[in-house]
Amino acid sequence: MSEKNDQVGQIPTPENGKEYQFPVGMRVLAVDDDIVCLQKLAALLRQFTVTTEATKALKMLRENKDNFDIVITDVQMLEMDGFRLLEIISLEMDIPVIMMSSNDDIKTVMKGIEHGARDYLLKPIRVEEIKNIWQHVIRKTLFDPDKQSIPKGAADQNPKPAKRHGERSKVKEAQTNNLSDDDSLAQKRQRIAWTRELRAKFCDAVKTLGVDKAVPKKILELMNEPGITRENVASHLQKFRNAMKKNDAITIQQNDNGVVSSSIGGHLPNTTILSFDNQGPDSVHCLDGFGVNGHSNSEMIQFSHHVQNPETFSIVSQKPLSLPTNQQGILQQRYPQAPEIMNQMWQTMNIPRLGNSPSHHYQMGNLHQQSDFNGLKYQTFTSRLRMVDDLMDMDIYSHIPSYSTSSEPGPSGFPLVGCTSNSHSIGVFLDAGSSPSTMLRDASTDFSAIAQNDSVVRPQNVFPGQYEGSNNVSCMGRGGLDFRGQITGVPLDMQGSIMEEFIGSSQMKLVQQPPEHLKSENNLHFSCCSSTDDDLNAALNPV
DNA sequence: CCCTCAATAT
DNA sequence: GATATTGAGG
Repeated sequence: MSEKNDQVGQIPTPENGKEYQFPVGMRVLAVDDDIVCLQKLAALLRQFTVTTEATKALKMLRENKDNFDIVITDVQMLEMDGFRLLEIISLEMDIPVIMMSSNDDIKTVMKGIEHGARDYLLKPIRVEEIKNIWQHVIRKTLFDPDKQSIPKGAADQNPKPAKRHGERSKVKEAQTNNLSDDDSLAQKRQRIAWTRELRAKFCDAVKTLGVDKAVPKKILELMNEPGITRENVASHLQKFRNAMKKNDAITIQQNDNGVVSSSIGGHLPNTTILSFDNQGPDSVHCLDGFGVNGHSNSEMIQFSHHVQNPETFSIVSQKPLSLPTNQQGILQQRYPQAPEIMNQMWQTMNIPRLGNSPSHHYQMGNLHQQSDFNGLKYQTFTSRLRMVDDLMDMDIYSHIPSYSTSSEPGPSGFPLVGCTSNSHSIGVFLDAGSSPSTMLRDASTDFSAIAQNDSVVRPQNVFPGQYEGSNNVSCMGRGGLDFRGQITGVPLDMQGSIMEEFIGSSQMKLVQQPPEHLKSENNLHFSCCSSTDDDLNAALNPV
């Protein structure tokens, strides 16, 4: 991008617009939460600083107000709108502020001018709009050498009411209708933005109060955030509850072959873990009863799919769905220690629980397309962690000891835990969004053991989990706990030995790299595993 | 006064 | 379209 303008330009460039260059040496701070606008604007400037957040802008200004000659800010921004920014700037420092907006509503423009904007530029900003703003800087140094107090008369000839806030901007002109909207800055409540920090505070407050005891006023107290009203909290709480309700009302649907279609709602007293496979009687595994007493209320779902279409399901149900009792037996045999391990994991991670709600459901959902690679059937799912994101992106992850390695966390701040899995656990990957991802544990030895148990010889050059007569499903997902401490989307079907890896240390560590034969021979790309189809496809498909 | 829910506004 | 704000009703 930046080419052809590293010239020296003097202040004015009075020629034919073509050669225009923004005055060198004029330091502009541009604020716009629309990154595109910001880029466009920046293209017209020379020495500039940009930010999408008014608060950041403010911070920069406060840290060194001499770093900038002029501020250009958008009017409409989320966390703090341009007027507010303008107000604060004119209150605290003496830097000309120019507003820009695509809104040419006269009242809005007036509002800007009234509160001290030196100019009001209409988007889209072009050279024509921007080329002369230097005048404001010059004017300031001419008339306003150090202090302030532009002679009142000056205000006439030029839009420049640069108002010290002390006088409350009672300059009224267009006061034909001095409704609620004049004094706007003082009166109209600022639309607050629920930043990540605020959400975290909110969430903490709800936690400590207990999810059912949390009411706006108390939350507000606990949050101890000046500038936030009870109404704000109430609103947020409303959203919070809606999200929760939505989360608890789970739909089971399958859009093909009319297999399952039901819809169930409500909280559940205990836990169900389900994994799926598409072949054989051994295909469904449920772990249930992680609640206090093991399994008072079994919830099981048989999920058999022979479809090639995306489907959505969840494993939360009120009533047992079909699962032959003999398979329950198998389940118990296979994972006898699972509930205990889960509990240990819970404790190790030191998850604060909300109220007295027991740990209940474990869920995953959104099965995606079933795919096939070299005979290895795999399927991705989007775990219900997405629902956590829906819940105001609440930072449930912060309660989990960082078990990321050195790499960056995933988009939610939580390292992605990927799990290739089948009815026998194969491996657990820790992916932090970088490549190569690390394999927590190579479970191929587990596989061997299992294969022996199953009297299956695993040929060479096959994937773990793939062996004659049983191409197993692989899936990847993210795991974590939601804000209530419920486990969501943890890699399914993990065998005890692997779970122990989780709980063995609060800090998950790289155990070893993927075995070479997996890396090379099969063109497996371990570089990417997340919960999306694309990522999994990237991981499993040869280039 | 405070909480919720639903309508309305942004 | 999401979500923040406003307002009515309990």
